[in-house]
Amino acid sequence: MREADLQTLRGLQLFKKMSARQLTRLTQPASLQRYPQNTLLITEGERADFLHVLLDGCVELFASHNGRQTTVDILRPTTTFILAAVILDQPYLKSARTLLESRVLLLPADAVRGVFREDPDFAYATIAELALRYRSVTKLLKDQKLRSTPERLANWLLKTASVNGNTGSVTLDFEKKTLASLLGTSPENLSRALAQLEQIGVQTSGRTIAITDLNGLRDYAKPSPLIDDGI
Amino acid sequence: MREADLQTLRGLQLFKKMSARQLTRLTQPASLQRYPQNTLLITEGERADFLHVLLDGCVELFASHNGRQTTVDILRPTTTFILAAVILDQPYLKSARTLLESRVLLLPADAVRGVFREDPDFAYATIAELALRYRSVTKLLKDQKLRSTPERLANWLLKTASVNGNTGSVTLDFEKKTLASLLGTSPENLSRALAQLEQIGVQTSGRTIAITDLNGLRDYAKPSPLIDDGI
DNA sequence: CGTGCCATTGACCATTATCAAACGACGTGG
DNA sequence: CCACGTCGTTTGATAATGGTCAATGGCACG
Repeated sequence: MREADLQTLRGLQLFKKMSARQLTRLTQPASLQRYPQNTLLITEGERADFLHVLLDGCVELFASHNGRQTTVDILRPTTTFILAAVILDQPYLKSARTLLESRVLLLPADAVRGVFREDPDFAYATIAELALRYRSVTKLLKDQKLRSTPERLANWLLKTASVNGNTGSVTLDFEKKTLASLLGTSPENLSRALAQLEQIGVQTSGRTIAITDLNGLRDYAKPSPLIDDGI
Repeated sequence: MREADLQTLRGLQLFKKMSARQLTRLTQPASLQRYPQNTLLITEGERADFLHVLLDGCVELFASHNGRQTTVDILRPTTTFILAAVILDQPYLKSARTLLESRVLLLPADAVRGVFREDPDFAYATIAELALRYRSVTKLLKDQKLRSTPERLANWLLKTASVNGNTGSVTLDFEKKTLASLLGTSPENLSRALAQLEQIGVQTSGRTIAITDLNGLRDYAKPSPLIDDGI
């Protein structure tokens, strides 16, 4: 494992206070993988063998049932994923695939469970991490149940533009149908929602979406710290 | 605090392995409250001052936004609620009200945070609790995004009938509009969904819903351990 | 025996999904 | 370098689903 990746790992709240010895216990049996775009990393229902850490690229979490499929989240570096399944030693509830070429660190699940039984700091960090994620999913559920499709889109645009430094435009690095699925709608409907937002200054051209009237969009979207994170 | 209530508390995974001393540290400053039906216990957005424990009765967790309102969960004894907000010392994401006369134990948030910094067993129990809850919300989100209203209703009936001992009938002890909101639909639509399920042997009469063809209902609902807990 | 609230039903409207077709970008192979 | 095919996106038409409004019925409570 490269020194730079170790530093990246250290940058995560989850590993920040862990002793060097314990961290080695995790990383020594870990394997660093490089996956091409569109690679299935995890299949829901299977046993959780590894805690995954996304170091580079982009990963989609999705779920399938009865012929339907929906995107639950789109992950960016650096973040762990499927922590809960690893902790409980239970089947994944979500599948994962790369949306871009990605580098992923695989930490064996039993090592993770072993370490946090011995390292209280890691246990507390885990608590904070899980609590944050719990709140994030709760927010996704509220977003889904309390907003219409165009509203979800508008808020997603605000959040994404803000993460990307508020240049006033968002450029997708994955397909629109994935965004549609994340928003809980169909690709056709996403097109229509984008067309609808043109009235308030959202201009779409291919994968680039320009926000010409941020305040207008905000008025429409009505973002809330109780639903959206990181506005 | 009554001895019986202490025993009830001990019955929860969260408090099972806690030392008597630490438990006292939690329960000594706690207050036991009795609330009539339809009492607002918590308002979303407010600071989390207490970890709540539902000892008796029934509590609805709901969220509001922009004139809309939705039920997120309906709780039964014995369970804690809003653990994540307490741990992170952040605002509640959900409001809570009693649906029946209820008894609720209020554990001061700072005491909870204090105890788990000193009691590793409590920390581990918290991890397990949060991981389980995280998975539960994830399941709610999947339910919402991957199923139609009648499907959600059918699965809710299966789960509820199973919890109630599989007598083949479910009797609501709260209003149908609350169930509608939990399922993410309107009261009118719930009526129609129930009417639709009559074709597969679901007979509604007031607040009692009889399941005459369990296998037929299961065929229709297609429950999955990756979406529904406790089938 | 009213009064009020919940549940149901019907009619209507809005939203969203689905199907089909056309368009456009992109890459391959002639 | 262009023709062609593929695939994602868009657009239009249509259907299904769900929401809203209004009216009615039923039930509990005063």
